[in-house]
Amino acid sequence: VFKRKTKTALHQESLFKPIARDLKNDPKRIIAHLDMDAFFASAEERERPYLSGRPIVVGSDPSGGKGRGVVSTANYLARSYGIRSALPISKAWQLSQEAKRAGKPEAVFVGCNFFLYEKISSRIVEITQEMLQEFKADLRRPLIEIAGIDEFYLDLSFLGDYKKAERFGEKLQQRIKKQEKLTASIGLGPNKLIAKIASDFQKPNGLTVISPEKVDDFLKDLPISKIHGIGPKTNLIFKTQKVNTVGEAGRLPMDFYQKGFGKFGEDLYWRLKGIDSRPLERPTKAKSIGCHETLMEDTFELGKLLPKLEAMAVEIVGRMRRDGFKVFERGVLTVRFSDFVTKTRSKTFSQPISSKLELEKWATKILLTFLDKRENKTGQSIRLIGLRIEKMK
DNA sequence: TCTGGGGTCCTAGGACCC
DNA sequence: TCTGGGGTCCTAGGACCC
Repeated sequence: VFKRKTKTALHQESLFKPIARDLKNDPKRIIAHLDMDAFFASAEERERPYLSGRPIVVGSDPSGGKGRGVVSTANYLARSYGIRSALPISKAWQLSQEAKRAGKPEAVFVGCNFFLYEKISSRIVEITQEMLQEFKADLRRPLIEIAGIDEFYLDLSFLGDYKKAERFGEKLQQRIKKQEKLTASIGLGPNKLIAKIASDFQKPNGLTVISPEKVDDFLKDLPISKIHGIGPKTNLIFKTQKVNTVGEAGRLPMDFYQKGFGKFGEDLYWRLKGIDSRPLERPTKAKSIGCHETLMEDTFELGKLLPKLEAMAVEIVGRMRRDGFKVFERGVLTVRFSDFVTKTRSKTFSQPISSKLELEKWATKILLTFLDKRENKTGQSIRLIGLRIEKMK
């Protein structure tokens, strides 16, 4: 099997390099995916025992039902009210009020405390490292990938078989429960893709093992949106082909994927067959640092916008330095108008910038062009402003 | 129901160089 | 005067993930 023939590839060596990686899964590989259950909400519940047994919603300030944010995480009790991640916080508030009227306990709304979550997250990594050591893993190669604040991939291939890997997973769950008073779900499979879907399969506190011979059956009836990388837009493209499940997607030829999805297409074709050879990744340095904020109310007023920009510039340059960077070479300003149209303006500077003041000055200049009547034709007020830096050194 | 905040990666057109 | 093509960088926007 050769890489797709494109004009540009014709003279490149890569054309003649077979990519065996996608033909089948490595039979010796055993990958685990560990995913903390309702992480933020569980963490808050643990920290405040008086919350225990109550529906908890972590996210933006609901402001008595007028808040403009969304739910970050809801615990399982809150989920039984229909409250879940990404739901507008105002809607979550309504659902909680309805539950109250039905005689159920009102939900408790809590803001995010990333400092706490980071701390717990690194302790989970420590616990996992200790277990790997006890099981005599060769730690010279990376066996843990931190895929997010509450999820990790483990390479358990060294254990040799799924039975042992399953026992490792159970023991890890028990330790996390004992030491951190939190539950995690684990999925085991021949690659990252299957492990991740498996960890989600029996939440919370589940352990799902999908050995290579079970992969096809496991995937067959799953909705394709369960595949990492298939979001709402991609899902829609499949819908137009009357494809809903992973099994049905197998009908579509490679050609469909290559034409429709560009670089991602070929990977996707194989992933829908359960084949995935992505290695575990080591942590990398940040490629951008930024913040943005949805304002309490939409506004045109410079008096409200400029202080936000300054605060963001301070925050960003501070974080840049803490991360060990001295300068940056690119800035990006984002403005979202009240009609939700979002515009960005970016610039690669001819000289690297190190100061908060210069960043702020550039951002202000750009913001003014957005507020300029000629630019802002529809006269929309501003809902969100954001600032970020890239190409840090 | 009225849509957060932190990111990463990809695409596509245009400028510019050889 | 018309016409190449590869490569890289820049910018704006968008999909997706947690």
